[in-house]
Amino acid sequence: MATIKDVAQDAGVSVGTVSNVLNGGRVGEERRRRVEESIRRLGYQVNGLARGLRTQRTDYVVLILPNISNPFYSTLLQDLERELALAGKYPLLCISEGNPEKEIRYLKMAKNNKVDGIIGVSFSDVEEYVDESMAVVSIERHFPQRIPCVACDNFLGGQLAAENLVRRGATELLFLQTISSVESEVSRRRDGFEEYCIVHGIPYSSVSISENQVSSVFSAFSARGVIHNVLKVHMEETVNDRRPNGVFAGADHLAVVVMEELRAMGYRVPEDVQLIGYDGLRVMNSGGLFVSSIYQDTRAIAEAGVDCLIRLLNGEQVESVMDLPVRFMEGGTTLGLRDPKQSRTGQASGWDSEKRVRE
Amino acid sequence: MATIKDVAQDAGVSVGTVSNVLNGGRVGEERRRRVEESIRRLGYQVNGLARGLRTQRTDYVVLILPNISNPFYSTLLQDLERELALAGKYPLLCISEGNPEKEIRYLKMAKNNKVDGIIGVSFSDVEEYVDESMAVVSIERHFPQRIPCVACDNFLGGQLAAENLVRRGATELLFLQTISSVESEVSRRRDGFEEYCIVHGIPYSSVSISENQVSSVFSAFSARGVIHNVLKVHMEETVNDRRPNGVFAGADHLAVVVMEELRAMGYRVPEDVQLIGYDGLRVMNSGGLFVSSIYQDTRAIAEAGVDCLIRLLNGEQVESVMDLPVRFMEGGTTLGLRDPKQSRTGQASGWDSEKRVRE
DNA sequence: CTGTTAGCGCTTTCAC
DNA sequence: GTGAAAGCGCTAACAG
Repeated sequence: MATIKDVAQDAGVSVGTVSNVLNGGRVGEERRRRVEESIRRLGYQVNGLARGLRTQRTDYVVLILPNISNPFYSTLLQDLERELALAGKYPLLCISEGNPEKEIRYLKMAKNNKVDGIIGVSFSDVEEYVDESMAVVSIERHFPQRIPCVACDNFLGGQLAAENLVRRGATELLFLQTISSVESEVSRRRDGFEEYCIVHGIPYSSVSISENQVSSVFSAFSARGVIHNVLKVHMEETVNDRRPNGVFAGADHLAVVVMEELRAMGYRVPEDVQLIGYDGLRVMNSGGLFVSSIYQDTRAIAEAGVDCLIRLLNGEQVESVMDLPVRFMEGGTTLGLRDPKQSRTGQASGWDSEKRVRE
Repeated sequence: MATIKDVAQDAGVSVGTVSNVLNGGRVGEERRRRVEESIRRLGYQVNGLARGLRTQRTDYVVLILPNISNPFYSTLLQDLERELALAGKYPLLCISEGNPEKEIRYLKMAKNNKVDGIIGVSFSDVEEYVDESMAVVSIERHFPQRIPCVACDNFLGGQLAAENLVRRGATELLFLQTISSVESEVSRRRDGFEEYCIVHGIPYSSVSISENQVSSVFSAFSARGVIHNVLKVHMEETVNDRRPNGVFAGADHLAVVVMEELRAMGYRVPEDVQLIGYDGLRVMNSGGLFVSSIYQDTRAIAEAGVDCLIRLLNGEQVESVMDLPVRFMEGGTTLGLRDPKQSRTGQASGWDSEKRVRE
């Protein structure tokens, strides 16, 4: 392959001049033409390794996701890849499976190979492995330090779930989610849900399944047994006939299992029990929704994440973005609104709703 | 960050010696210990850029997939990433969306940045963009040249689909798939299907939907209209009451739409019409199957693909692997076997079946 | 504006 | 075995 030296020779100029035309430096009209001509003739392309060795940066960005079996993450990945490509970056993919060692291996590599930055979903404690100079953006996990976090408004999402169950006729709610050991913004869904219930005086129960009880927090099917037991306890609490008729599952993959289990127990969904999940996933990513759900716009997350990264790379001060919009979407596991006329939030139509103003 | 020079100085040896201990060269016991000690003390890590510039190789591998909305590809990606990690490689992800320019951008980058190799699913005409020295493995697309191809036995898959429909009671078959412009092993599913029908005298129709008629061949929902029309024509052909009672869709995402459309038309699946898809995808990647299907083992594909790549990197001669096993799996859109006793192929149980011997 | 030159950090001869 | 030295291809001073 042709080198910058070959081009310089061919064009009858110095390598410095070639480098200048390559990098937008000041070059005379005449020489610039000659160099460009030589570049074309020789089919010259910059050697990224040599450039990287000199400049201490590459166009690589490490992407850390826990798992992509879950359509939420694979959709997010697809969106992140598109945004990075638009920004001229190349994603190095790390699927951590929640394994800190694998993440650390990537973090070290990122440092050694002068990767420009990292975008990661709730990874291990990055701090000690990343260089100060490396741009880092966290998704769905808020670090106390200088690392910007990007997330949807999870608190609002939790409120919306409760509100929609109630306004569709549910009177006794149950919240269910799996939690991993790392503290993540995701847990705020529960906070929002509970706040709504408390403020409106709705009776509810909350159940958080620890990651220790399931083989993977990203695949609810491994949690089927636990979910079965939880539902059994809560649904058959016939003491005072106050069994839940509205369930909020903290993620769609859980909601699907909850739906199956409820039906297996003889309950009709949504007639007997209404169900709302989280993420707004679609069958095969473009069919109907698996369940009624709080939709998260992965594209908005990806855009905000990459935007943060690019600005960090430009040396700007970057703040967290944690209020990306969410909205309720009807997916067959909820009933119609009881008070459509009174709707102040406009969630009824699903698609057209605006972000609800927090009260 | 510490460099090799720092280590040499600290250990009181030359950089050449440090390099030798790093790369398994011959070094005296005493000096080796000193060097290792210094490496540890200084927390030295090899600079991948400098090493790459010298050796003309990195540990990167470009992965090209058309799309990861389709769970088949996202599962394949997850498996490829795992296998590559095991081989000490890092995947640079390119989601081509069937866009040749995007692929070409990656291919150029791969060459310029001395990426070790490429694993890709039906990409554009690679030939002219890849260096002879670069290892390339193709998945599901057979190139005439030196590029090894990895695929499941698609012909057998087609046969199995036909055989299972027939042995479960279907007497009139319909085949349906979308095809892209690039010739791929995937089209052999049709060949296998038709061969079975011809050999066994089963009446059938085949319909291939060109990519020009749909916005994306990877998302069947964009093909709903076309599928609707195709089914309308074939299912309402009441002339001699020979409407299909067994449908083979060339991919699960198509099969899901076919199922919905059939039901919308008033047919019961599987009672009136049996349906078999292809890929064996599961809801949320670990729940039940979307439809009865011919299962492809993405893990086997990933293992074979990475294995081919590594062997190419070792300078070995590598041949295509196009007979990876497939098997029928029951997923609720087919009836029971009519002749369980006569089963020579053992497909009945789905999970335990062996690869069927081609006749 | 342009050419010259000194490295970036590493591997790899090549003498010793 | 070991050290010295020559680059890999590029950018960024630095003189002119």
